[in-house]
Amino acid sequence: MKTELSKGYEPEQVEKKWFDVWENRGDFHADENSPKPHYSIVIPPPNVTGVLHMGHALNNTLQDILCRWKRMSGYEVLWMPGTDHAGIATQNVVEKQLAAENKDRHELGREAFIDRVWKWREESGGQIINQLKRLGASCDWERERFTMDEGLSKAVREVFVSLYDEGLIYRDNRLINWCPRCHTALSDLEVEHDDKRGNLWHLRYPVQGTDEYIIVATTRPETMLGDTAVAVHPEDERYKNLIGKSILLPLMDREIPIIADEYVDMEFGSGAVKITPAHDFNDFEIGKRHNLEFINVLDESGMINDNGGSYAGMDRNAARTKVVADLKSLDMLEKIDDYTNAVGECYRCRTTIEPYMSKQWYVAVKSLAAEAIRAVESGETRIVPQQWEKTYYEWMYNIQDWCVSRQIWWGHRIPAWFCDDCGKITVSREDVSVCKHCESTNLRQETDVLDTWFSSALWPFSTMGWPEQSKTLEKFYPTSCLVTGFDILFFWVARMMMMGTKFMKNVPFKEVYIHALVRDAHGQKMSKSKGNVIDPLTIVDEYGADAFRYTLCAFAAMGRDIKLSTERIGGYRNFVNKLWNASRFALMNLEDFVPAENSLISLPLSQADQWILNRYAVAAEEVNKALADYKFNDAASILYSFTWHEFCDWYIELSKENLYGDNAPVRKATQTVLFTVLEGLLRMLHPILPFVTEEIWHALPGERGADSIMKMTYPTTALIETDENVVADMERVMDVIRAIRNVRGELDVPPGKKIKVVLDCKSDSAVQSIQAGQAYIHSLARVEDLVVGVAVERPKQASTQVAGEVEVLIPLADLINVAEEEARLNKEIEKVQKDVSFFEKKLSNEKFVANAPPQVLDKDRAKLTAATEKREILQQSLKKILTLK
RNA sequence: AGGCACGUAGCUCAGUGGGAGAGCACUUCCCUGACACGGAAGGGGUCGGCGGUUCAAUCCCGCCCGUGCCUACCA
Repeated sequence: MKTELSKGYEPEQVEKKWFDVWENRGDFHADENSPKPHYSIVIPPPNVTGVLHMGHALNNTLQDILCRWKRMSGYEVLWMPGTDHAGIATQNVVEKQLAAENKDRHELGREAFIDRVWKWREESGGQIINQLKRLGASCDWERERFTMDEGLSKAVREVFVSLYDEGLIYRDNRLINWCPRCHTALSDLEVEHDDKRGNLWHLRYPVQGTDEYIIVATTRPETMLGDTAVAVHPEDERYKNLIGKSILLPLMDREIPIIADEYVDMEFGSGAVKITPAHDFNDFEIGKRHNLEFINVLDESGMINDNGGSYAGMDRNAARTKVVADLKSLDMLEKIDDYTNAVGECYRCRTTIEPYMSKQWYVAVKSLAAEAIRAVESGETRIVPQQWEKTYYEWMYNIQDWCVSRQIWWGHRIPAWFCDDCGKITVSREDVSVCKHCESTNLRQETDVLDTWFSSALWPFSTMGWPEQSKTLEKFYPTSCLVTGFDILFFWVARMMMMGTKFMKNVPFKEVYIHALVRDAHGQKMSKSKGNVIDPLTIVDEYGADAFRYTLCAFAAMGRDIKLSTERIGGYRNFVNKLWNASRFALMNLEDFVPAENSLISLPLSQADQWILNRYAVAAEEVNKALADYKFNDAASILYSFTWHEFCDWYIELSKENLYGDNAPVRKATQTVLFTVLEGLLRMLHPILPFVTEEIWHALPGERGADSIMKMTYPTTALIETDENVVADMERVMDVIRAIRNVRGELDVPPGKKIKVVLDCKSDSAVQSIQAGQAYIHSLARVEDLVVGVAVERPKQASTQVAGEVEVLIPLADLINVAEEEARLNKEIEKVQKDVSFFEKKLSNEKFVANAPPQVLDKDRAKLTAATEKREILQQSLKKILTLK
């Protein structure tokens, strides 16, 4: 199909058209039987509940750039897509729907509820997948997976049972993080700490048998209902005599001991601490050390239970208020201070977490972590940027056992059965109805499900068919690269490393590229509550997917934050439009052109042709290097400046001379170069700008057939060897053009006015290079009368500019204002004088001359000479000008 | 409390052991036959502060100030 380019680029239809073509034709499909080397990436599976946000846009754009680049570089590329069932998040969504119908999940019952979640998923889940497609994501969509798929669920069971059989999964009754709203345990990672302004309540606890008080401080006064001791430091002189005595716990009238424990900090507060072993992680440890009673005063919803005496049935917050009020009326409230401390919140619903005693399933991760550490230390997996390795190690070394059970319904149900007769547990890959210990049939399956991140941890191999030994695994595992944000380094990356090394005996990915997080233009995290969320699809609508992708690519290297501003996106929209129009220019001048193989050979290539071919080769080499090093921003800027500042600003302008001239072979040569460079440039840009490049590619002359540009090869090197001298000549001519333009600009010579220019050269070689390019000087600098030579006759009065070995003289007759020329010269002289002084000083430093490498010395000496000469010329010119006044 | 970053032009940020860069914004001129989402020419920075290493430091090292983030059980 052949397309014609409209006057301005219109992304909407172009994007829709090409994505459909690509997808329907199977252009993204990865063939596991391909003989080509493999390149594979698994997508960080977005939550089924998710809608596309900036983080996804960045993450997937970078992956797509890599995949398209590798695909064009001769690899068989698999980009594995899919979504995550997102246990708690998804359950919350459906529970909210139920709430709107005045129902709750318990009314429905487990099975009906799960059916409902599945139904929700069918109808409105996973919309994010279509949103990713609008960005151009070239995933192998035929392979789309879901963490609750049959296959992935099988993998989950296999892993769970294997770990259990090995003793690496166990059950224990401990203090865990409990979300009273989600009614489930959470792992330590799922608790987010946020500094909250609150109070520190100082309570008076009466010492039994005396009229003394011990003052204890707490941020959670309601927990005093479960106090079972007061602890002081063993060396604390203030309290030494009280150790072993007891307290009559106010409100509860319970006698609790005063104990000594080194955990207590004598400096803090009163130096005495109330101990609530069932509701505080520190107190839990102390409780175990001192054999204290563990009194749980909360229920699953965060209400005070029957252990809370008269407070039973109250919400924890109401109980706090009441406890404080009651203590005050008993004169047992010493004082209330303002206090800020970190409060743990549920990462899904923001409810304050309660430490809560309960029996949960754990993964013993020490041995898994050791292997995951080793894999990075050995270099089997490389983390980029490397600074993140330290963070990774730090966490792995201090890792705690992973609480994997959740008391929700949506997720992988733990494959464990409790026997009501012998009390033992049967864990099995297949559902069981008979206890394997006593053969009783009185079995109940565990109602808990697994942490969502348990199945995510298997993603790199479960999506490829494991535990079957699939061809996909054989071809594409380990994956080549994982692209992700640092916010899920522990949640996900670390756990995939543990599970991959454990079950595949091989790392899940060779490289991990960690990118920044996207924030708003002011550096604020985007959030609905702040109202500063920029919707990626709105951006795509307004600026086009390509411009948006280019922006993300150009921003990718920034430290931890990307401050996204719409102005920048607008800038890249302009860039896309520039490319579009440059292509239009080329096409207008290629109407009579037929591309041929090896067409550059034996053509009369002009100075400009050789120059752009040389620049093309440099850009091609550099962009490959940048992408190989994950320097996306470098790749973007290399291509930006090549496209705009070299190809458009210079080559296209220079080419007009040759295209419009009457020299047919030269015109043909220029057409060939224009075509070849543009065609290669489009291939270079395609990974970042897939849509616009595909559209233009199909408008190029020659037979494009049904093939996509993404099936072409990525440029890596020169199209043809160029003559360095000719390239240097072109640069010299360009310097002269710049010098003339500088004079014109500074002296306000009207753009339309043609001028006379004398170029007094220092050498014959300079003369030759300029003569070869004098037509360019005529057209680009608007010169009508050009004199070039060594020691040529100079105009009596002229504006003078120096471009390397060439003195650029513009007769004053053509100029408007002598005073302006004087000002311009003074400015130039001042500039060059700075250079002269700088190098004189440097070169007069004996130590520098003695120690610096010869190349540096030579370079600096040459610069001093050039600067000195330029200064002399300009000063003489200034003198002449002054005589005119 | 520990760890990790960051502090470069008005703004947002790249960058390197050898004379400071980009985009946007700004100034002047131009609707020149691809493009005003454009063209040409300019202005603007003691590269956070103080020391040290070096012939040479914006870059390496130390301290300080400021700003973010992550991890952590101080009631």
